[in-house]
Amino acid sequence: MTHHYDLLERLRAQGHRLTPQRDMILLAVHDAGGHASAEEIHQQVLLQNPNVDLSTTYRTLELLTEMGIVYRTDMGDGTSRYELAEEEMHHHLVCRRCGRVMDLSHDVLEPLQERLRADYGFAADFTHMVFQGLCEGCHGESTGEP
Amino acid sequence: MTHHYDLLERLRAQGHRLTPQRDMILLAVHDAGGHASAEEIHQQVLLQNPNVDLSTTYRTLELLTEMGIVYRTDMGDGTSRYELAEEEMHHHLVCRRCGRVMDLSHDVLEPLQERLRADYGFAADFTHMVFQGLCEGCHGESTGEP
DNA sequence: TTTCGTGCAAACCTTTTGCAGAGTG
DNA sequence: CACTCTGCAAAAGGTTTGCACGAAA
Repeated sequence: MTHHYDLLERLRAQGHRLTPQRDMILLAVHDAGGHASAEEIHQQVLLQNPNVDLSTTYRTLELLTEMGIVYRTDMGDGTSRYELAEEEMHHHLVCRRCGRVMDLSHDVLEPLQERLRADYGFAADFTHMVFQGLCEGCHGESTGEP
Repeated sequence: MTHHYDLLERLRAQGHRLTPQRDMILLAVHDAGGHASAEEIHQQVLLQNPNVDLSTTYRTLELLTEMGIVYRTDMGDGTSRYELAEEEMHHHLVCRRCGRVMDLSHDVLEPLQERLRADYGFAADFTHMVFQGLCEGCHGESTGEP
C-alpha cells in the first residue's frame, strides 16, 4: 500500500500546500479503514489536534476526492462515506436489518457492467457500489418483512 | 394502471383520512411519471392550491411510502425521488455528465441478484436501483474524464 | 512576501417536528 | 363530536461559504 507521505507529495506536485491538517485528515481516512463519515474522520483528527475545524475536514475531503485520492460513497443514510481510493476496488453489501457491511469483490459486477455497455451504451461507474438487502443471518430468521 | 381513486381508498381502508391534500399529492406523483423530488411534487401541488405546505407534502409522501403506494429512491444528489410503486419494477441509469436518466428493466439485474444470493447469502433489495455513469452520447464525446 | 489554507461564525438545503386550529369520518 | 391532518414556524442534521488572520512556499 502506498504510504500516505507519497499521497501528500501528490498534493504538493499539483500546487497544493502540505499542511499538518491535511496530513492528519488523510491519515485518519487511512486509519478508519473504509466507509467512514466526515464526522468520524473529524473526531479522529480532534484526538491529535482539538483545534481543527470541521469545515477544514470537509474542504480537505473534497480536495482529496477531486484528486482521486479518496472515494466518496453515498451509503443512503444521508451522510457521505470516505475511503482511500488506492485500495482494491470493491463494493458493499449493507444489511438493512442488522447493519452489517460486507465487501463484495468487483468481478461479481463485471457481467452486469458489460451488459449495460452492450445493451444500453452506458458506461457505469462501478466504483464502490452499495447494495441494500438482508444478509444470510437476517434473511433466514426473517418471517417476512421487518 | 390502477386509478388513483383506488389508491386513495386504500388510505381510508387503513384508517387514514382522505383529504384533498393527499389527493393532490398522490396525483402529482402520478403525473410526474417517475423520479420526482419532494420539491417538484410540491410545486405541482401548489398550482392547484397555493396554501398546501411543504411539510404536508413530506408527511404525505412518507405515509404513501410506508403504505407501499410510492417508492422512495436516493438518486445520490442529496434529495429523495418518488414514484408510484405500481409501475413495473425498473431501475435507473443516470448520466453524470448530462444528467439524462434512462430506465433499466429488472431482468438485467436478475443474474447479479442470483449470484449475490448464491455466493454471499445476501438477498439484495433490487427495487429501483440507481447506477451512475456516462450515457452513450457523453461516453463517445468524452476525451477522458470531465 | 505572496498566496493559499485555516478557524470561526453564519448560511444553506433538505427534511423533521411542536403546536393550535381546521376538517374528516 | 372525536380525533386526525394541516399550516405555520422553528429546529435539526449534514454540508458549504465569507471573511480576516496565520502559515507554506
